[in-house]
Amino acid sequence: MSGPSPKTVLKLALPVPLPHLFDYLPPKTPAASESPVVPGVRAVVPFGRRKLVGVVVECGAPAAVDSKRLLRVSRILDDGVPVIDTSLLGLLRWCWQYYKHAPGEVLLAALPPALRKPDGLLPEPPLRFLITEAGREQLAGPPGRAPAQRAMLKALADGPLGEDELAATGSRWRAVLKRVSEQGWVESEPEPASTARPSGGHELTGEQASAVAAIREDLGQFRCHLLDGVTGSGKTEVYLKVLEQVLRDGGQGLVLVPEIGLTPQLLRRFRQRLGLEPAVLHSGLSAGERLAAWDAARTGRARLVIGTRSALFTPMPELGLIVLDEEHDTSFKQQDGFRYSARDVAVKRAADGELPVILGSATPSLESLNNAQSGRYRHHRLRHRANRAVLPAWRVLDMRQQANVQGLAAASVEAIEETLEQGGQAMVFLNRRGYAPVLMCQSCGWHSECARCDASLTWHRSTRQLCCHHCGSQRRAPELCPDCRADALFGLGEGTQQIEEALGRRFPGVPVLRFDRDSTARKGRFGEQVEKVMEGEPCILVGTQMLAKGHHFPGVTLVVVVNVDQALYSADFRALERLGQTLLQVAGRAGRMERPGTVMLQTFHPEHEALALLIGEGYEAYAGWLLEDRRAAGLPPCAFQALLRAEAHLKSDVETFLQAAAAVFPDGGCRVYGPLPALMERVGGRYRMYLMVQGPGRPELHRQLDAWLPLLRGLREGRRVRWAIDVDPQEV
DNA sequence: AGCACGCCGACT
DNA sequence: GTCGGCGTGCTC
Repeated sequence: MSGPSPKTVLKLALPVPLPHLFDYLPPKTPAASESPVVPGVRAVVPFGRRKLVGVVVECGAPAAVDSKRLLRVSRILDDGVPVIDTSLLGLLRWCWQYYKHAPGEVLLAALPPALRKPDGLLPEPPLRFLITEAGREQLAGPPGRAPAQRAMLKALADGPLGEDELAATGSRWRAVLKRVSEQGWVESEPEPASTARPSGGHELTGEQASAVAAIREDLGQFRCHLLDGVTGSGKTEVYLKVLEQVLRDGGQGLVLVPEIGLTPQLLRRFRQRLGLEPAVLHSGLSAGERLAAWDAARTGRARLVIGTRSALFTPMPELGLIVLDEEHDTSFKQQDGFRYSARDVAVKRAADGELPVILGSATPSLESLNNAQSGRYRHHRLRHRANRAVLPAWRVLDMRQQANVQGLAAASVEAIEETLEQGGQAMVFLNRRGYAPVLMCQSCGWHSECARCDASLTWHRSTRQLCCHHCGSQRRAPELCPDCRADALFGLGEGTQQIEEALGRRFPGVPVLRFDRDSTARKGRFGEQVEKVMEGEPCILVGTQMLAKGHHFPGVTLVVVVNVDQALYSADFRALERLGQTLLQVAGRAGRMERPGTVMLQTFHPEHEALALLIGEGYEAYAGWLLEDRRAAGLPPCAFQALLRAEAHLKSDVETFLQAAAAVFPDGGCRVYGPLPALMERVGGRYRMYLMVQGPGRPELHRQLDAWLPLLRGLREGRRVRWAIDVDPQEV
């Protein structure tokens, strides 16, 4: 007899925040006919004292734990049909290795919520119903005593219908359907895949046509195309033309848009132009709707999927193209839990699947521009406006020569007044997204800067400290301006809430509509306000980021941007990149062909190189200049970062842990900085801090992170804090 | 993350 | 005398 053979096991991903897969013995198979277990199937397993749904990732691997500890899989779900195909499984494995996140949480996040529970089942393939010859004869005969049956036959006489459509014929439709089926008047068949019937579309400009041709040439192989097109240049038409080809060739298309970009108008355009019903995936769906859309994509019935970030992980057996619109948008980066960049993973998915990916933007991220410059991406510029829209004119307002009320310059107020008098609408845009407060002098424009780092110091009002987010040095905030001795220091980025009230007082009788998360939280409120603006009556819009992304407001002919300086001197090295993107977006919201608008930028630093470049030479020159700066400073995308984030109720616990973590950081090409306080230092009563790891290349960074992680897990100090790794962080 | 076990305060 | 507070440890 041979010796004890090493146990081969199934390795499962389970929904627990632990960094490994779990080994199980295969299920007892009563019938010999039972198909073997394959990767990607769901299974129920005993785990501690509970039962969990997991996904089989590997079959037949040797056990990593003592065989005495092995338990047996309770049952395989979905009749052994894999819910995640091999290539998607490979992508998800890459994700948990790259982003250092628990495999189970990565994998289970890719499943619709309904399938994360043991009682959730794969939906039955939807049927459609057809009238038979006998049914037609019945319909042709005299009306009998069953009007509901007759109505259903009549509805089906024009062509087959799905369950949803039959449901519209009456509340007792199921019973009626059962009767007519039993009579042999109606039969069913599986719902076939939707087919595209493209129609319409504009004639392409030369730039559009050459982009379309270049991308079409790459169908069937991996290539990343950066579609860099100014507002109104017709990026969507390029997507549609390439999608048309992909669908015609029998492929599936996946379109990812930012959270705010998934509007009914966009869906209507895709539906009309491509002549098919897209499967839509976003966070607002019910569990059932989400499952249905996901399954339609997985089985190939849906040929086109449009969704937000998480739709990236939809199984699509015949995927032929990925489009990611507004690729610079920060909503593509998940900011909690499994912190992935949908943009980067989309490129990885395309590479694995040997298909092209289009990244579209009017203001591409420096990451993508860097990749275009180095030749990794193909760069398609659309510089001509397909719709002949006119961009607003820029005006820089020197705040040092201005009286100002609540941060609004006298000249801005005058311009608003003039706009309203002419029957126009004005927008006050508060640029305050995530920027840290900086101490600034009202009279000379001085701002707090780190002597060692060339970075702005953030002002922590409560502790009256100035803190450098690069080197961690701290010092006491001055009382008077160190340059001009004026008692005119103020926290840039504060007090913008009062602007709404100040405008209300100054312009009584003119509606002041506030757009921000707080004021539009109530369901439908945002839409109501948008409608009000669209009516066209003179009014003033006050708001943040939300105004930059959502709607085009043709009646708005004046935009005043306050707090530009906050980005000019931010501790966040991405602030200038975001500023350029935001300003161009805001400018694109306003004005119309016959009445171009004006964008006024309020600043204490009108001479700042960034503003001159952005306004004078445009985004590409601006971004090129920023990229040079990043290169010189050794910052992303010319360097690679990861954060160790930690939070706890006691600040000392966080600091102690991060210091211990820094102390065990392994040797290599990367350096560790910190501990540093997060820009939002206290959230929900918890102190948040981080360590930053930075190195010249991805391989070094990942080698050192992988060596570091087991040491971190062993730190006793880690038990009093919540911590996580954030690879390629977008903000601190 | 759950869910247990385990050892100290105010209560049916 | 118990019910229950959340510290600590484990889950293939």
